[in-house]
Amino acid sequence: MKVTIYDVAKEAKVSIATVSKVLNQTGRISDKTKRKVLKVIEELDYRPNMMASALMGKQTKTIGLLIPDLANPFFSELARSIEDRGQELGYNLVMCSTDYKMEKENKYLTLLKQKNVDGFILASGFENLDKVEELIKQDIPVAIVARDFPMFPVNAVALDDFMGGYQAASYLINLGHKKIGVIARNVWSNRERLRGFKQALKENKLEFSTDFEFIEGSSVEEGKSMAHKYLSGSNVPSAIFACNDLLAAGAIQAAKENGLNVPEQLSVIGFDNTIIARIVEPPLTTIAQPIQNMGEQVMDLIVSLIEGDQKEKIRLTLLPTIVERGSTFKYDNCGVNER
Amino acid sequence: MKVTIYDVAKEAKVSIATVSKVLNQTGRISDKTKRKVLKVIEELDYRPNMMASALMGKQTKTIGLLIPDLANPFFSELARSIEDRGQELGYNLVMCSTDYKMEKENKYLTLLKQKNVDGFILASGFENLDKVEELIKQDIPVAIVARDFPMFPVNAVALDDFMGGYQAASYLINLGHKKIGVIARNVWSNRERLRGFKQALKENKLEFSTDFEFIEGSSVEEGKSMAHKYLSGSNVPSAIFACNDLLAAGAIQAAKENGLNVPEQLSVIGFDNTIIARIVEPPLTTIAQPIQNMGEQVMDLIVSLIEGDQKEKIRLTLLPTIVERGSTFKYDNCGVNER
DNA sequence: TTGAAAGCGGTACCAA
DNA sequence: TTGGTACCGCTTTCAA
Repeated sequence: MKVTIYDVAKEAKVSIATVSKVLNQTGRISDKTKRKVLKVIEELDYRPNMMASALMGKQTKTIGLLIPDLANPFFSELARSIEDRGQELGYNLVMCSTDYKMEKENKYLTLLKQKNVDGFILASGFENLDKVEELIKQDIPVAIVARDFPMFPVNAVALDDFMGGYQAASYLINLGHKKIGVIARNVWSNRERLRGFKQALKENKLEFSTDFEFIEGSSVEEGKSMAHKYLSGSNVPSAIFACNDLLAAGAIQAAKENGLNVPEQLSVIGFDNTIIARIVEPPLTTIAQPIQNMGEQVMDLIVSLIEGDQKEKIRLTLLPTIVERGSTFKYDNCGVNER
Repeated sequence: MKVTIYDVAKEAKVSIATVSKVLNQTGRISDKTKRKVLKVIEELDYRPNMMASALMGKQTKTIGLLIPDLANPFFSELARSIEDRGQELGYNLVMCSTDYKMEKENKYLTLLKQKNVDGFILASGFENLDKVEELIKQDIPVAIVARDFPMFPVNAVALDDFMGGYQAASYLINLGHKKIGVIARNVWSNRERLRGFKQALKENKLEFSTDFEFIEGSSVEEGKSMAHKYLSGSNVPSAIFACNDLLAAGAIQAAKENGLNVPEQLSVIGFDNTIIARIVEPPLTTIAQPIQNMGEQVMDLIVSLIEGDQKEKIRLTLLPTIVERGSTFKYDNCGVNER
């Protein structure tokens, strides 16, 4: 049988109240009994049952992490960084992939509430404002990561996606590109990146591709087929901005299938700077999200919400940085880029 | 305040015992009261507190997943497949990256025991026999995945790593390769793959590279530097077998840095068949683990352990399959592969 | 400084 | 068919 606080109390010849006090360092206990109790705890290898103390209103030291897809490198790297910080602070994570589906989000949310998680970290893709509002009303700590809700008072660690899109466009424009295709899906972060992208275009009096349309998923395959669309269009771009590294990898594959050299004949720029960016050939120039930092910050944020009495909402917006690798190239229309 | 079983009982004018019974479908309740209670539950949006019922010996519907590194594509894909099956069966996962460190494994193990998880799934890399034994003794359900303990009676879903190594070697030998370098780290699965590899070599009267040594990590960088070692050695191999896709990606990069064409001048074969294999250039020929199936099976296994009365240990060994892509090539020493 | 006892939110046995 | 109640393992007053 598992050893309980009663076993310890009996063995140490004190009451369970006393044991509880030395455990939680509350109340005043004489050094002598304290030592005695500690010794028995050691001997019996006693571990307090967290369910029981949670029932009495203590924390479960468990946080729910809702993420679109754990198998996506960006999210798995983010999850890992959140987990690392959590482990430093003594928290475990229940991870749930939502596949961007509202039903799954809702299901996990109610389920984890029943399990008394101390709070939720919601990663990008969460479009479920109502539920977030509900959580806040119910006084359950929530923090958003890699996603912003500008019009909504909620704690968040966000990336400046607008800036990221702007940087990508500016970089390509500086290289001389004038026709740039964009691959994006219809989620908030991508829309922001697109907005930033268009802003840079506008400032340079360039036109946005008429071939553009949102894609459905964010897999390599989707990226490839959208890139094919651009490359077979009437107005072939000299560069492509893909809203994540996976899509960029697809774009590179499409270029190859079309017999185009990357970067000489087609520049490709990605977003996220996951492991994918270092592995594709040529290595991907990409807009880097500070994944480690985001994970750390959001964990710190949620913990301060859980443990502290902090009342004002905090919104942290981190800036992307461009990482230059081999998938982008200077464009000029006199020879080098000839097809 | 959260609504409890008492609120429901009061509102429905019955006892909490009755409410509990309709909730758990135990005992016999008249249709009339059942409907009444159900209605109140609905109205109040009552959700039973799982901590409380866990205290009474019910399950927490939560399983601990210990995995070396969630940011590694193989493990994140595996975790995702486990999670998917878990969600179908009504279980959540607490995921913990152990970095192959025993201290972390132990820490997570005791922590999650305190949190009353219903069982543990331990993924590859877990070298901690004692602790596993302890879990079994304590009658805590455990299942191993992607890792075998041949000499140890424990429920497991394993891959036949020996066979995988054997397949890799056979495939390359069939292509005509005689000098093959191996990149592996000193963990069980890799040792098994190596053993299978050597077996095939032996059957073909070929010699194992004298340059071989285990590497420390399993990152792209490690793969690259080990490959460099081979390529700058006195007895340069015509093919490399890397014990995972990440290492294989590194080997491909090393080849390029040495001005070698993959696959014409150097064949590379990987292991796992993660997303990495589809993204590198050339796409990677690799020994595929049936990741989806492994995840599903191990979740089914642990759940049958938790819910069933199954007493005999089960060991499921799945077979790897080779996936041919573009990173391997026929070897003959008359021209094509000239350097 | 210590301990008795009242919960926390359920489950399940036993009576009614 | 229902309800009273002991109990799960711990926290937290309140008295002693």
